[in-house]
Amino acid sequence: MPELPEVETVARTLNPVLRGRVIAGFQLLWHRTLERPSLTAFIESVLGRSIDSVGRRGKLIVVRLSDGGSITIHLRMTGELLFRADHRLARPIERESHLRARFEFADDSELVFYDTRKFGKITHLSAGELSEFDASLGAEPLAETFSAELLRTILEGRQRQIKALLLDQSVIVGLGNIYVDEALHRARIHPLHRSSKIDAERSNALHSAIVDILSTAISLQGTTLRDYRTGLGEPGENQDRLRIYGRKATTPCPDCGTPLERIVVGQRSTIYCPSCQPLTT
DNA sequence: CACTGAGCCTGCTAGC
DNA sequence: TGCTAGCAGGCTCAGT
Repeated sequence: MPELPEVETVARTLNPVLRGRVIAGFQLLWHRTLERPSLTAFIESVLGRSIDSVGRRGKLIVVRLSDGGSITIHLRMTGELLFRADHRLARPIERESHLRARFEFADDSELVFYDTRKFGKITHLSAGELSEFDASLGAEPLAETFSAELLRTILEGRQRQIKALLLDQSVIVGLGNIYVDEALHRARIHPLHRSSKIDAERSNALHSAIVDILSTAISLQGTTLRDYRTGLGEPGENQDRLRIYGRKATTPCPDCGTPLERIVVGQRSTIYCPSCQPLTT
């Protein structure tokens, strides 16, 4: 499940290889993968444009085009963006049924989009639409401006379950189920804790945990549990660093040995240690 | 505002 | 062994 570190890695690996390339063709193999505009309008908007840069905002990959417009790609659950230097070379047959879209460049290289579950979305946005979308998103946790004070202010202003709050992309971007569970465990905060009732010490610990965990994951090119690959097809190496995500209930906490518990928070499966992360502090 | 549930999807797996 | 129900989860929308 690509979250901030995975999306960041895809953007970083694609940026140097896509920059300057001219889009010569687009193929859509699953109609719902293109969210907007219509296929004909999309093709008209991107054909002949060259790529200025590949970046990231939240969990969204933003491909900036020479005319000011942008292509955005959301990988959702199983999306994979892969650069291939030569489209004439055969693609792996076993993957073809999951190919949802394809960009072809003027020099015969290509960018393919695989997405088993079909949740991924591609859009074209004008400069205005992009800034509108940008404004609807929350704070970037690895930006200079994301201070411990800012996080404390965010938590104080809401009365929500902390896990649901951290998953809300309009508040803080980039965190998904994996890194939220990891960060809450590191900071020793119960996932159901009311955000406004988290004290300054826990809040500061949460800030450090989020920044550290995301930074480490990026340095290891992301967490590959199953589908995720970088823009060049390499798996990440952060999966070995996960402390509790993916473990079953009753397995011992890696810190204290207490059996872990599983609950559902914000409709997401949640693993935590009832001893390290007590509900009342 | 906070929260819940359905829907979008396919592949894996636990359990019969 | 073979089948099926249930689960996985990012995000949106409708409803309480």
